[in-house]
Amino acid sequence: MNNPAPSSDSDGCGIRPVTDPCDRLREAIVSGEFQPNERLVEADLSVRLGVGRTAIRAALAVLDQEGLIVREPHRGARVRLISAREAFEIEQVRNALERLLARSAATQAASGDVADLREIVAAMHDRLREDDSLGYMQLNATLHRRIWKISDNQVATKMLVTLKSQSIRFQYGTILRPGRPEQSLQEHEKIVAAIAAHDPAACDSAMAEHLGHVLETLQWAIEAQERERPWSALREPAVGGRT
Amino acid sequence: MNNPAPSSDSDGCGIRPVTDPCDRLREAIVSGEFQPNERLVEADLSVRLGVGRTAIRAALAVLDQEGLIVREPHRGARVRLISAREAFEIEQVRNALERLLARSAATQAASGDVADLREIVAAMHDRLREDDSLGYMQLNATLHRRIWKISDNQVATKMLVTLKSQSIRFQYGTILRPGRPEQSLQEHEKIVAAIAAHDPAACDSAMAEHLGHVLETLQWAIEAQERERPWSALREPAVGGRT
DNA sequence: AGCGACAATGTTGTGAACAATCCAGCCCCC
DNA sequence: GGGGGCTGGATTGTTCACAACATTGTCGCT
Repeated sequence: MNNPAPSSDSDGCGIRPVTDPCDRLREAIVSGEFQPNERLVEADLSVRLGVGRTAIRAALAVLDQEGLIVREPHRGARVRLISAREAFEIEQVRNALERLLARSAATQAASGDVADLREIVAAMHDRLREDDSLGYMQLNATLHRRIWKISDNQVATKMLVTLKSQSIRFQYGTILRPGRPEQSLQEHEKIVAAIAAHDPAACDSAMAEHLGHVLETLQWAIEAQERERPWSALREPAVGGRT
Repeated sequence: MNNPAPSSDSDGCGIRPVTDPCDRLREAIVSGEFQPNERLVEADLSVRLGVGRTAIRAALAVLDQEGLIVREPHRGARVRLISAREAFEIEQVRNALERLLARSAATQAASGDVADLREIVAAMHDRLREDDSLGYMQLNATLHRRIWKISDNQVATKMLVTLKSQSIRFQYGTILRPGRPEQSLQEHEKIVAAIAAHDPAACDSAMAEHLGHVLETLQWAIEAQERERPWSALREPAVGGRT
């Protein structure tokens, strides 16, 4: 019907084409627009996104499958709070899958692929020199995604995308560790070199080393967070949308 | 209590469908009750399962996320045909995840866990002696699931369950290779021994060797299938529900 | 005052009706 | 005879209203 409800797009975004409400909800969750454990009432989301409750319901089903929210039978949906333990599990799985893809990438990379990777690494150098941590993180993600694309394993790639969206909240802290970005960049260079040399074993070990350090850094970040707010694990926000 | 739903179970099935229609549909798909590429008409499924179309629609959304079916915008859902190439991708991912879990299992196994594993292996011996291939396959799956449970990584385990349901159609051929079951059993014994010895590295390599052979066998099975029916890749069944 | 039953409220789950869309067959015109 | 447009049936997408369920606040009883 007359979907352009006058108040629906009041939150700043202009003439967005009718994107999937599922994507919009996912974006809102991973960007932290909803607090962990916050209730997601279907009717509220319906008016907020300007779509029917059915679409919201379908989107919630997808997000539930992806592990971003939990749905209890007659009690609605809440954004899922990823525990530190689960973050470790996710990182371990990511570790295993990225190693697999790194091996495949090493065997399948074309010359153009290697050129792209080197370009990204060069850009990471620049970001690091300018102390642009956010830009560095983005390029980091770009580099990994580019490797995924080279490996050309769609099943694993899709899983990694899903995992990433789940653990995004923990990823932010890992860049804050002193000296970590420099070390990270060297590890990435090593990975790219192994891909350029078409050496799967070296690429595997390089990626393993890199992600092992990421795992350590993740643990450091979690411990730092717990040290700062030791009560956070006990707090049950329940920041219900009631205004 | 006896809620007034007089017309809902009119199709004579005395057993109330207490199970989730999503699970029933999944079961029907992985068990081969629906042909690949067969259209899944919502209304038909609705009467077949005795639930409303809304529930069917939700179930299809989940199954779509799991990759068991594909849904095109206004053209309905069909059971997804897994290509040989995708079966390889799935097997590679399974390989990576099972190795991860094998390592974890080696470090975390309690004595009771090891006893269970040895019991399963002994039962596999029996099935093999009796030429009970089906029973052997089931115990094979049981053994792997038991290892998953020991490793206690719920994220990876859930992924493996999903992958298994996707590639089940290809798993059947792998047992037919001559001499394969005997070799498989030895590999499993090696894995269990490594878990009992709490040796993650040995467990990793044993699982890698095992799954490498599984991958080879899968390739052999696919080639045999293609040799037998070289047209199967071209055939577009389209076994539409139109009676 | 403490506690259990009970109604009030809000939210999800479900089924039916309606609109939008696609597909196949058919007809008309060239 | 062949191709383009059209119409009818079938199927999906969406909305709506209502029932089922959980939570919460209230009232009466001990």
